[in-house]
Amino acid sequence: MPHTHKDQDTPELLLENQLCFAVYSAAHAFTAAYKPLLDQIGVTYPQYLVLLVLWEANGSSVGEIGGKLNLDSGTLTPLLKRLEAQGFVSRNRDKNDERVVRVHLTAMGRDARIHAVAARRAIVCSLETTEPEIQKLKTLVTELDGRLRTSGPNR
Amino acid sequence: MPHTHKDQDTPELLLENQLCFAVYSAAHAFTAAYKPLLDQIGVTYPQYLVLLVLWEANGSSVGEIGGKLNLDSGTLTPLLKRLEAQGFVSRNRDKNDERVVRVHLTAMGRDARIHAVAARRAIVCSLETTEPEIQKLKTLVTELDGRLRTSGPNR
DNA sequence: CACAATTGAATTGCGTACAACTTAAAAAGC
DNA sequence: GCTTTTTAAGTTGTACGCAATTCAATTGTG
Repeated sequence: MPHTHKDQDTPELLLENQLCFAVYSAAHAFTAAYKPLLDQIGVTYPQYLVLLVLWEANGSSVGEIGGKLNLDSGTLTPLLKRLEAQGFVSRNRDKNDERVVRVHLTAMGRDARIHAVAARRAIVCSLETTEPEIQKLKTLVTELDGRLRTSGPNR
Repeated sequence: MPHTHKDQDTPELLLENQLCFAVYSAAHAFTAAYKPLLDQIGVTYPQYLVLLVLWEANGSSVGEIGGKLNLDSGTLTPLLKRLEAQGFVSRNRDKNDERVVRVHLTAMGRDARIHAVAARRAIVCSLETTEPEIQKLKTLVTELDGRLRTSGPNR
């Protein structure tokens, strides 16, 4: 009897079979898990990602930050203005090239790193897995990310 | 010599070691990969997720959709209004409980399923992996999602 | 039955994301 | 050297995503 109640000729589109949804949901879960921890520092999750970049490469340009996080200026400019307004960073035009804006950590931005380390440890702990397991999964997801970005009609 | 150039006492916070960023980035990559395909149907990626739910459970309430997608009414109400304005669904109060709004697919919403199957196949194909591999990774990510959601200070 | 507590959507406000466009500065071409 | 092209940020408009609040309908309790 075809056309019964829930006739699934294609299990391909069942929500629970979708890797894309699993990733979408996990991304939100990470944001939510980090939220109470980042609230204490006073930054949002995307702002925390920007700080991760700056702790590694202080003085990066808006474009460099965007290149690492895959975000464009339309997202970063207002976000950086908020980080600046809250005292975490300073934004200044590069003397040698007035087109680029360099973002530097303030003392406050530098200090926030300590709390970030603690936050990250708390999350890892709550995952109840080993660091190697986390890195293994990270590698798989990064590989997926790469394939998605290098395949489309463009590029 | 401590404090050299890029002194990393804690590789814990290196961007490329962050599972959370890998997931964050992959989620955006999925959205971008689906975009040109969904553009042809005329829906956004989150709207597509709602359609996935409805193709499986037509007539779901706003709350039921949100329960499956982990989205609240603040996100869904305007999204559903747009889906309705574009002719994919209808929204009506439940006769037995005037608080709940039931969402039903229109003929157009039902028909869009065909194109969605094609879109999903195109994405899977671009990943150059087998369906079992995709499902394996999906399982790992879903497990991660679960741990993140059941650990926090709440719950 | 009356009334308090709960529930389901909707609304408001803020912060991403991204497409499309603008503007200013630098690089390239002639 | 002057114009054309390219590049880097910023701006504008639309669509999420979520916290917090509101409002109406239903449920629970005395």
